[in-house]
Amino acid sequence: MSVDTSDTDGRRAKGRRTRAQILETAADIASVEGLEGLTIGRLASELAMSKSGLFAHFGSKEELQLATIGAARDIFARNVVEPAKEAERGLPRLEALITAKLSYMRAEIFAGGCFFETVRSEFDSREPGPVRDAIEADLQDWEQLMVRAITSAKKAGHLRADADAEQLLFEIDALSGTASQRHQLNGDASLYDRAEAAIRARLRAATV
Amino acid sequence: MSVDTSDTDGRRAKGRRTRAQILETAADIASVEGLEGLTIGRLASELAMSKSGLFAHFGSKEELQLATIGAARDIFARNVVEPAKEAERGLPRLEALITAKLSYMRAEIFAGGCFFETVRSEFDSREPGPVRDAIEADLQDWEQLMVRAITSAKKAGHLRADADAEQLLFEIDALSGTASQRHQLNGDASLYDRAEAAIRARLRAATV
DNA sequence: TAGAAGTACGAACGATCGTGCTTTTTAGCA
DNA sequence: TGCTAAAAAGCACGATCGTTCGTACTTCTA
Repeated sequence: MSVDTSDTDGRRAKGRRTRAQILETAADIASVEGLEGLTIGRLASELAMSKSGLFAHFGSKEELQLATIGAARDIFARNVVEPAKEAERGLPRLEALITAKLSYMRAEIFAGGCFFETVRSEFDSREPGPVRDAIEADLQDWEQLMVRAITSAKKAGHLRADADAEQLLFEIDALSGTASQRHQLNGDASLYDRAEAAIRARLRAATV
Repeated sequence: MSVDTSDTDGRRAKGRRTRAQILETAADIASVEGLEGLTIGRLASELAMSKSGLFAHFGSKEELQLATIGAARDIFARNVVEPAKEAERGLPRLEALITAKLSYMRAEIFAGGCFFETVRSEFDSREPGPVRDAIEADLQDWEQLMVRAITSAKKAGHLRADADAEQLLFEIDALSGTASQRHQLNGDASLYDRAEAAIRARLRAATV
């Protein structure tokens, strides 16, 4: 569960710093080009260091990809999940999660929109393996978080008892995810307003 | 507009046949791996012919990509647009377009789900050029078709006069497109039911 | 302060990419 | 049944990919 890079075995301050710096840039590139388009040569020249020197930090491309996913996960948690935790349980927290994610997308914390939107569509039809598993695990964590928020809102009487949590989640993520994707394609930021309006109307219809 | 391959200059029957055969396989591969993942070597070995022999049909990778898009467009038109044209103008035709697209996705006419869903997410953050332009043009043709159907349904009194056509289109495409994408990721075909239910509810809310 | 371990570099590898150039095979018409 | 042009193959190229190896430089510790 906790992805923490606890292997503090052989690592010095300098190494940890450059490693973190590499992953920050890697997440940005991968949010645009995907985790396969994230090339070691490109990443190295972006950071003005040698391919081999960068490579030594990870030992394989797959390890770099996994570490990048972990770094992106941390950024997502810091910008979306944690701020929303301050809202009260039930509908307020659900709405906080939704607006936090939308403003995180609007702010383009990652260069290519939402990191996980990019890698999700990249791996939807690709070969299985540890990288795909890691992506799916993170996506499922988000879905679980959202389903719990919806269920909590139902129990609190904020949402209708017969509301289908999975269905609601699907619609919310479809609308916000598509807005982010299309915004990358044509630069039209008003799509976030469309997504927000649709989600708001959908939530109103599910309110008691 | 019409993509027809009218350059019948120097071309023999055999050449046209293999070319069509190449493009059929190419569209299938690209629907899974994307238009960059569509590699000439991979395509050649899939068809049991030489790289250079295949390459000669197009002269460049870009030309192959553009031809593949054209072939995919034809398949989409044959399976979605044309069947829906038999429905009456207004709401029936709009609903016919929606169900035709959903069943085209469900049937997995392309190996990787909807070809245009795949290439859209591939080129959302990628470099501009003729290939990206061709994709955008086809996507806009679809959107125009849908907006016209919605507007027609409004004029016929089937949908509320104050319904926002662009907003409605965004929501419909977001829901169906996401269903197709996620189905590729986890194999869950029930997502199409979720999309259909959401779209149906949304249309009901916009009905007079 | 000497030595060990972490950090970074340059060069080179096999593989694969798109793309030319040349040659051989094949199809269709006289 | 030949002749010709199209179709397909063969071969080789430069570039880039991930990866390995040997080697310097730096940082911390005994």
